Amino acid sequence: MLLIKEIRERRESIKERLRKRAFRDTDLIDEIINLDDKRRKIKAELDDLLNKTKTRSKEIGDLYKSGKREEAEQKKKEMASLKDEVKALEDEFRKVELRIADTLERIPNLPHESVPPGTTDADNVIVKEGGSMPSLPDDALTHWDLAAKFDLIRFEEGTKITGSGFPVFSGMGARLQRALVNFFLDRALGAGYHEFSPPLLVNKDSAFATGQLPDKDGQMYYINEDDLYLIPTAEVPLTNLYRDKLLKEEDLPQKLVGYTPCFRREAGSYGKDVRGLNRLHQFDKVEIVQIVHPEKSYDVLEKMMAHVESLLMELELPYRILRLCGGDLGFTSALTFDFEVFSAAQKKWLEVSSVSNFESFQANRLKLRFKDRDGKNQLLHTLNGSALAFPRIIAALLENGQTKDGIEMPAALHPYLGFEKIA
RNA sequence: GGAGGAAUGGCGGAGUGGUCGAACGCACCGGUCUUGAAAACCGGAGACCCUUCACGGGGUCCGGGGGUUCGAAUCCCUCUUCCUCCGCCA
Repeated sequence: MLLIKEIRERRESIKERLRKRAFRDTDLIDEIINLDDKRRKIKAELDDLLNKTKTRSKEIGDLYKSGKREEAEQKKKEMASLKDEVKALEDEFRKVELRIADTLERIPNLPHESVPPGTTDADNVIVKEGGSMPSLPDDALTHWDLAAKFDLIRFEEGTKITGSGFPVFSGMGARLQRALVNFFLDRALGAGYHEFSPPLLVNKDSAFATGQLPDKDGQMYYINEDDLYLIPTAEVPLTNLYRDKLLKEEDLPQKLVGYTPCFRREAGSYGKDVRGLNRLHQFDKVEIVQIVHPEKSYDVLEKMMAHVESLLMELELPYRILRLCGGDLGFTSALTFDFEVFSAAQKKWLEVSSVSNFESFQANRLKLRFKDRDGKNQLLHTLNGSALAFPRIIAALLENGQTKDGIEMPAALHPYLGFEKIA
């Protein structure tokens, strides 16, 4: 959430930056300022009234003490109308505040200056490519064919017991998944992250604080009976560990990692893009989160990217890194880099990680601050990244590693798998 | 699910109708002492909002919401969470 103070101070430049991310309702900025003017005016009147009632009641107390009952009774009568006025103003004040909050919540984060212009993923900018492309024969199998051939993933049975987008991993497929959990977590621990195993359901406050609500309402699975949401990413519970916290500067940075399943309704996605493991309702992911000093967040973003990149190199997958354009940026993000791997039989780039700096946008909602050297409370910066999301990694590993006599696994996974080849 | 108890500042913890933004301790900041540090001593210091160029002034906040009262951290209702006991289940 943006700060009203900044909106007031930089009205036009904020509108300009919002346009860069293809946000059309820039009128909301003017609306907020108007409402805030109104709020301040009411606040001044209200404070004045409250001040009066406070003084009066002290006077009444004093009168009683000095035995002047008559005068006290008289003053009490006068208070009645004051109280009505206070009540009316308070109602008005609350209404304006609610409208401000409502409007403010719908405004996305401001894009960082390095965010390229553009409206769709076609405008994302490739900043780096790495790894080497496998050379597969023309009759190379897609991962869903390989999955069937070696009994690694049972899509139909998942559809039967739950629905489409809920695959069942089987045999070496299940073992591969388990190996990836440990591989990714171990690498994160090696990089100094603290491991958490958080709840998979969160309440409204948590979903709001990281920005899934109100923006992604309808994309999360919702348990009506208990008013809880299934997490779309471990980002939500992990970051919310720090909701309503006041940290000390020496506690920074906080580095967290968690492995969780993720649940996404993916309402509105159909067609060939959702084939096989390409897009699922439930998938596994290891997520890294950092809570950092505001001056350090862009350095940390680079470190997190380097971490993600190192994972892809160890997995020996061809990858590329994209700087997301304004129109493709998530609601809460100031700058995001996507990592894609090439799935060689589908001949497709698949997104496997998204590393973002949210600056103070989430921290503002979380009320996550630290006491700086001057003793002032300042918002922290939050960042996160997938390290990594499993299904598309598995798709690429299967397709790219296929040979005449089985599927070769990268050496880094051998100790975790207990085998070197799927056959 | 039933019965009882509790929720106070960064943390711990007093406070049962006005003199309470709230004792005290820890942590924190400044100073004295010390070669330096620690200890000791002295002093400072909550968050948020409005207003002011500034000094300052005003308001709100004692888990959330509502109520009683001239006046609420304190009394009442309600919700949430935690603790104890009982029941149920893994």
